[in-house]
Formats: sequence, C-alpha cells, structure tokens
Amino acid sequence: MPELPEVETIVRQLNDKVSGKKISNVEVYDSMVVDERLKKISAVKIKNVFRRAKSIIFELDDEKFLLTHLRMTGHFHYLGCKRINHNYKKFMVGKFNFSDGSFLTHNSIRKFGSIRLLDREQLDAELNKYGPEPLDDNFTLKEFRDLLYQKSRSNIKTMLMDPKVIAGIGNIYAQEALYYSGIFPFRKAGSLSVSESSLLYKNLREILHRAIKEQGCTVDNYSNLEGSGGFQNFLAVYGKEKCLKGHDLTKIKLGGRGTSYCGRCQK
DNA sequence: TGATATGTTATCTT
DNA sequence: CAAGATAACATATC
Repeated sequence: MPELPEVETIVRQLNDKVSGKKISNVEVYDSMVVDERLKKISAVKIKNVFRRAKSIIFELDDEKFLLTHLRMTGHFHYLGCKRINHNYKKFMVGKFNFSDGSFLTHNSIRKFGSIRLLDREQLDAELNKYGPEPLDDNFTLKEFRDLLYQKSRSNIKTMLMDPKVIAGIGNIYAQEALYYSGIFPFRKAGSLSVSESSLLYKNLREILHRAIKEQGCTVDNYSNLEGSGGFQNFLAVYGKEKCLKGHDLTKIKLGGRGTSYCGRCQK
C-alpha cells in the first residue's frame, strides 16, 4: 500500500498532470471520505502538489489546501480528454472536474482515507503531528539516534512505523530496512549498537531512494496514476518465502501487522 | 466461512 | 502518569 515512495510517485505524477489546472467543480460521492465543502469549490486553480509523510497536499490559489490521505486503499485516477473504457467509477468517492474537460477521481475501496479542505494554519497543525522526513537533508544520523534513544523501549519495527516518530515508513519498508541491516524486528530501539544504527539509517534511506526511482512497489491493489511501480521486484522479505540467501523466512505478527524476518540473517 | 491485508488513531493496559 | 500495546475502522480476496 502506499508508503513514502509510492506517495512521492503519485505526487510527482499529480504535479505533472494537474498543477496549473483550474478546478471548475467537485463532485462528492461519499462525504465520509471527501469533505462536503468541496462541493462549493469553483474556478480555483491548483498551484502545486506536495507530500508530507504519506499525505498528499494540493495547494490552491485561494490560500486553501486540500489535505488528502490514501490510507490503505485510496487511489487517484486522472483522465485526459481522450479517454477510453476506463472504469474510474468503481469505488469513486470524489471527482474533480477541470476547466479543460479532463478530470481527477479519488477512489477508495475501504474508505479509510480522506480529503479535507483546510487553511494554512490548520494544515500546519496537521502536518506538525508527523515526525521528521527520513529523506530530508536535515534528517541526520544523529537525529535518528536521538529518536532511537527517545523510543528506546519500543520494538524497533514498531518505532519505524510510527508516523509521529518518523514519517512515511510503513510495513513494507520497515521490514526491508531491518532485513538489509540484519536487525531482528523485536529488538528494542535502544539496544542497537552504534554500527547497527548507522547501517539501519543508511539502508532505510537507500531503500526509500531506490523505491522512488522504481516508482514505488505494487502489491495488492496499490497503483500510481500511470499503473504500477517496479520496486516489488526488488523486495527482499515482504511477502516472500525465502530471504535473499535462500533461508526460510519466519512470519509472525508484531503490533498487529504481518512481519517476515530471517532468523539466520537478522539478530 | 473466516483469516488476512495495509495506516492511523482512539482506547485499553502495563 | 506515561509509554507501549492493541482494537477499530470497511471491504475485497483467498
């Protein structure tokens, strides 16, 4: 499902397709997901689309923002003027019509996501709830170690997946980073050695960068605007039976989430 | 049929 | 009290 690299991919594609377009009106099909007030939008231009954690933010030219979260099963579909046989209506909860005749739909199978209309102050308040961006230049090894120390008593995997601690990392990338770093998911954050924390920091960032390059990974029903990403072909443990060295993986639950690890490679 | 899937948060527990 | 663990959310798929 969409984690940081997938959301980043979607944001880049959205920027490419809808930045600068003028929204003529918005159709709301499920007000649990899409803010009813969007119905009142007319003739507003999208200035820019950006990401923070796993949220996608549309900056409008009337000083307002659309804060959207795909959660687990959200999708965007953009259809230009020449559209062919697209079943965009399936699970559609909202539709943005642009002045040039193209449109963007938001589809949500389980309806966990949301699109909210906020002013700058409200947006900042929401975004400040998240921990640092792992790919930000300001996110140094020292800062990562400080977080490990602060959360020293929680499982390392749970900590990596907590958006209030670090933004954007979900079940897939947490498992991958731990495998590549040879760290057992149940380890306490505070128990990592200096070399382990350096390795984890480096691997985490490398994996996220590589996944963005591959336009994210497609497992289950995630897709970006263009279709599928390619990073699923490079996964080491998520959804796998054997690790890269051919050892059998063990699958357990940790914090209510399926977790695969290699008992021989991860200590 | 029921277990499982993911992100986040509200709520329970230690 | 605070930090950590877990249940809940809705629904498709196996």
